[in-house]
Amino acid sequence: MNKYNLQKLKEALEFNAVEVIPGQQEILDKELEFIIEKSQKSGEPIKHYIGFEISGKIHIGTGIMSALKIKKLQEAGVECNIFLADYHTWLNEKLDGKIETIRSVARNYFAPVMLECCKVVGCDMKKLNIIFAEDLYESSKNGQSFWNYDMVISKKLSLSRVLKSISITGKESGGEVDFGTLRYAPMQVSDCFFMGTHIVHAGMDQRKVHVLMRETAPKLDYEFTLKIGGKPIKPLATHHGLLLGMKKESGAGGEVVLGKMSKSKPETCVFVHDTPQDIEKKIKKAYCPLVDTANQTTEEIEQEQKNNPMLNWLEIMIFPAGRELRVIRPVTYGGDKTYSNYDDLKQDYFSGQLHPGDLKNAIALNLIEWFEPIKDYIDNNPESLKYLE
RNA sequence: CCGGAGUUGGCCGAGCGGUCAAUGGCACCAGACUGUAAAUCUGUCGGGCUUCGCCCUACCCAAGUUCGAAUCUUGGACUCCGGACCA
Repeated sequence: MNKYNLQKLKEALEFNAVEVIPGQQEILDKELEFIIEKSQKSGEPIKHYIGFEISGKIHIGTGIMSALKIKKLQEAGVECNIFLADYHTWLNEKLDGKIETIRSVARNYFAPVMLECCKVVGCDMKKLNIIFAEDLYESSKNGQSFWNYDMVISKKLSLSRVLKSISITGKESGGEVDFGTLRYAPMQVSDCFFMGTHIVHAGMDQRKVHVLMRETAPKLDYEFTLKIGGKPIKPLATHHGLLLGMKKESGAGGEVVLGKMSKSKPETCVFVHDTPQDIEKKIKKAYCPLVDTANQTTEEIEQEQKNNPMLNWLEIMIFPAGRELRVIRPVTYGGDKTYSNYDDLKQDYFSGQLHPGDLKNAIALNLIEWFEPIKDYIDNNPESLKYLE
């Protein structure tokens, strides 16, 4: 009998309600309860997957944020799968554009490093699976190949719906798109149904495709559609939050705007295997304004809070991961102090009790300690970075 | 298929035969200022030097015209944009 923690599962799926089908919490709750019931009755596990393109070095927004979500889902009782999408990567012409290179990086870098990320956040490694697209696409399901699924599913997708969802590939919709790129979204939908995953997971930027998956499910014949315990269902979606980048970008009206982390701009993000020196250096340069409670309105302060990458990381990554933040500073600045939740920290930060400089040092130290095993892995396997430098 | 436009340094973008290693903007890097960062100011900003100067490699690729080409000619590659065809 599979055991599930409904509350944890609901928490883990909260973005589904907010972003994918807003305002329909009851429907989602019903779907979720139905899935749990059928799973328990049939013994078939609820399966999750998160797909990654093998496009470059893994930053904390990818590695840690998705690992935290995986941990939560595992704790709720879900079977989690990491899917390495080499074909999708190939379509997007990442790395040197060669499928052999992409596959090599997937096996020698991406898979082991993602596993290290999951390990440092405390996932149950025995229950975590890695699925390589090259293996998956060679396999068959009930006598049907992946490409059979893809064909059947593509027939159910309209060109305009596919076009709408291509922003996820990193290309701007509206510009010229080659036909191959249009294959991307249909393949993602096929991935979901072919693997038979009931919970699909990605960064929030991919929710359009998740909607596409949900829309497609009822259109498919029983043989191909998503089922649990023999009953057809729509996949549920979940998204991890996006971490703010560390550098200010000039916004339209001159206001402070911070982009999300982007591996194409190394100065905006910390890679999970950065050296301690790199982490210190990057964090030292992060945007982090001193709060002036005397001269700023509450609204302005709230705005700054939203635009502060350091606070953002603490709020959605460091504290939710169950980590404490040790601030080490001279007595003249207040002496050492340890925070175990975001509210306490926020309180001190916005009342001026905690200086940005001290906060940064604490975060840098925290991350360095946290990611040490990942760094060790890279140090012991330097060849894994081949093709990525 | 026919016709037009374009390809410049990390990016955008000037230059249209010598004075161009190539204006300008952005980014990056260094320094000043702040107990962090940001903002602001200064310098740097293809590479190497024996650094008031010199050398090398550079303006999509190849060949050519010139004393001399990023700038002209020819061919090639790629990108964009029109039009035609639609029995």
